Amino acid sequence: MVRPSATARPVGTPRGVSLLGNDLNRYGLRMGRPIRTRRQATLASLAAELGVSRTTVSNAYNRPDQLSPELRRRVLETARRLGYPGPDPVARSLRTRKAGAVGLLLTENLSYAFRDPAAVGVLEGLALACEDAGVGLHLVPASPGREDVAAVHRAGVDGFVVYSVPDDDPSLAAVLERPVPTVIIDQPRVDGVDRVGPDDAAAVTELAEHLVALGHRQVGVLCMRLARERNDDFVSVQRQSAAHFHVQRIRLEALATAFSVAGVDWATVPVVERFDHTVDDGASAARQLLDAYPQVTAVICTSDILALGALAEAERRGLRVPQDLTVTGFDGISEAERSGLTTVHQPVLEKGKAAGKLLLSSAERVGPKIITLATELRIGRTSGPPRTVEEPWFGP
Amino acid sequence: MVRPSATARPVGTPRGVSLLGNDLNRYGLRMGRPIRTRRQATLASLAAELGVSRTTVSNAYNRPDQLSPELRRRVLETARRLGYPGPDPVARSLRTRKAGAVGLLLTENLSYAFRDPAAVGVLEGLALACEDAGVGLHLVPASPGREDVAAVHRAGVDGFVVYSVPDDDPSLAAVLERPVPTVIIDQPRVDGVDRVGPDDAAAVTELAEHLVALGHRQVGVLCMRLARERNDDFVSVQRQSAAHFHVQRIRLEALATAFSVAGVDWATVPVVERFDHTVDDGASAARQLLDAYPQVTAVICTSDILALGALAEAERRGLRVPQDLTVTGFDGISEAERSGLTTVHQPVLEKGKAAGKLLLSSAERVGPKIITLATELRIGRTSGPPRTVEEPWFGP
DNA sequence: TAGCTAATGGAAACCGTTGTCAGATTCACT
DNA sequence: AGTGAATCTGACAACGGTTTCCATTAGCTA
Repeated sequence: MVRPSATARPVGTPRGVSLLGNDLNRYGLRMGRPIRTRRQATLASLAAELGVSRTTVSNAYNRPDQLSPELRRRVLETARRLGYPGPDPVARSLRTRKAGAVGLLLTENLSYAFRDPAAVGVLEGLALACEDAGVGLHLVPASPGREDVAAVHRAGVDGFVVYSVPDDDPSLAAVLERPVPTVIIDQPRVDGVDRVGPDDAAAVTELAEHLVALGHRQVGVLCMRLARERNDDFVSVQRQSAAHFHVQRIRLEALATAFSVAGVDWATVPVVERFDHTVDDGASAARQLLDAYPQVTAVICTSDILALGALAEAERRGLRVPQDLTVTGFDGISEAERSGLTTVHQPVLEKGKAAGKLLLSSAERVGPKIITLATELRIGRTSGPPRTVEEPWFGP
Repeated sequence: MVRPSATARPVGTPRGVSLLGNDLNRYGLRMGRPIRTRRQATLASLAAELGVSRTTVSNAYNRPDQLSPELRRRVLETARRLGYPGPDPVARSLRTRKAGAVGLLLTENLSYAFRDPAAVGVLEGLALACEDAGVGLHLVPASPGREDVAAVHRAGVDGFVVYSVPDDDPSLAAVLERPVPTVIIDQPRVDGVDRVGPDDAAAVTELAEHLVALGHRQVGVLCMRLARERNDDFVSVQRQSAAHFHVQRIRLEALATAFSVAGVDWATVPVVERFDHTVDDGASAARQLLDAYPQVTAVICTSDILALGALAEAERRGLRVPQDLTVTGFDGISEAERSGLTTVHQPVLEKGKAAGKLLLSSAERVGPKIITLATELRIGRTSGPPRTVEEPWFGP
């Protein structure tokens, strides 16, 4: 059991009324009020109690070399006696123009942010960077639904990290208006704003080439949501290229290009979108895809979570992976690793760390900076040559 | 690509110099400075530019009903033109005495906080509660190593949630000194401070009785760290009862009581402690335990993470679970569920949510409040009767 | 003993808001 | 012309600190 220092919190009651300075006056006045609100002790009241100036009290906390050890000891001891908790952080922030915190904007529904291991990894990396620098990490509340931008305005932070939001997000716009540095992770791309992320196009291209090389021509795609409005259905080519989630758009475009090169007409490739990002949604998307396009030999997913769902659906259908169906993911989360998923691994922890460091060092930089992280194609046990049902090699 | 509203951020340059008020004067003075630091526009400079009072500008943002729509439009438009980002959040907080954020203190090494699904669940629940209330969640940097309490003092928050820290944690003491409400999740227990957590003793007792009923008398325990100093080794009874992590202590004590009742001398029961909290640590602890005490028929773990490690070690040794070895956990994380672990499930999401709600409603309450969450013993496939090596039922 | 320096503490400006309140102005309606 | 509402102003006082000079004092030297 711990000393309940919180319960018996003495309140500053000034006594010694010697040498009434301006401050003391103010404080005295305050005491004339109805007492219902017991005022906390302040630096001024502490100074008055001690008969010293506010400067001295402030120095006792922030610049111990500016006053004699003896006086400092007295100040701190009196503070303890009066229950003065030290300088008010908000007032301090106002004066110093430093909040000692970094804001994090993730419009993604919070639940999914905490449930996708990739997102948690980014969060962890960012938190580590902040911890290193001794600054706080301030999660800004901003669900996808609410148009309420006030939370962004209300956040007392020295900078923002924005993680994976659509390019038309109102909260993002609010962040960019704030006169503080900003770093965007993954998406969107905004001119003149720092960014950390992988080279999605290159990574996806490599993956596509792997599948092409295996012989896949009848492919289907499961992707995360492409806009702020829900669409749990097939996606037209037009919607693909108009996607507000830059990462998804780039990945789809890279797939389109790579398969076009291999002679596939992208317009014929089914793409299924899911608004929510869970394994179950991945499964239902796979079901929708395979119901309509049973000839598909490879399901390409733009995230591991979706891919895990696709694997589950394949199992449900009795499809052997990879003999009957190839499934690929993106992210390289540990669950994927365990199930041997073929995927593109990206260093999520590093991503968060890099973003934090970039933001915290942005004072001493001039131009915008883009950090591109390395990705790695990890070929697992879920990709193989397509089952041979179609026209044989030697033609009709 | 998004409009780069952040790049071309005009600076407030007051022009109209009509009716020099005090504010305008101050602002004018300020302009006389060397220009190296381009000043941001402020509410005052905006008012000057518009030729209206600060009150009016403030009202434009905070009380639209106090001024005509036309004037409000003009104010906001001029603000946009001048690049005024709206009232400074820190100044506003100082004035209103509301920070719009909740602090979260988890001294646990951040990496483990993000890697234990139970902790992530709590975090998610807390974040959800905050999001509902529209307040931010401020993660306070405080690694177990650093004695640096400044971060707690620097956090501009309206209250703190403390998650699972040792009772002698200096950051905790700093939190309790702050004049804001506090809610503690799980541990420690502090008189007069709100708390949210399960009834660990009851839950563990139920689990122990399950094992006793199965016939286990030769048991071993794997527990998380008991104090701030590292001890990756067996734990004396004395260290057990002196543990600074209240939850661990309670669980061990409940086990001790339950098994004593069943005729087991607790002093002979091996308990292995691990400072870090990973599956690998669980495995190494199990190895250490089983190497020294091969006669053990059940390994009781104070967390699912450790239990998963124990399962891995059992497999490595070729022990069949539960025929050769019973393993139990605590928490009820989804990984555990998937592997059929016998464990005590606790609603981690609810725990975080409850803590958030409790904190955010603490203004309208008087006394301290304790919320006890229900737990549920979930008997899985990892517990069964002990292998029969010892003396048979009918005696010698 | 005068003079210089370093140590110590204080006065006042400043950070950018919000809130209050009495009063001015305008305008529509009696 | 009088009334009342609606709208806006202006002055000030907070909010609780930090920081830049400046003044005083003490210690020491010449």
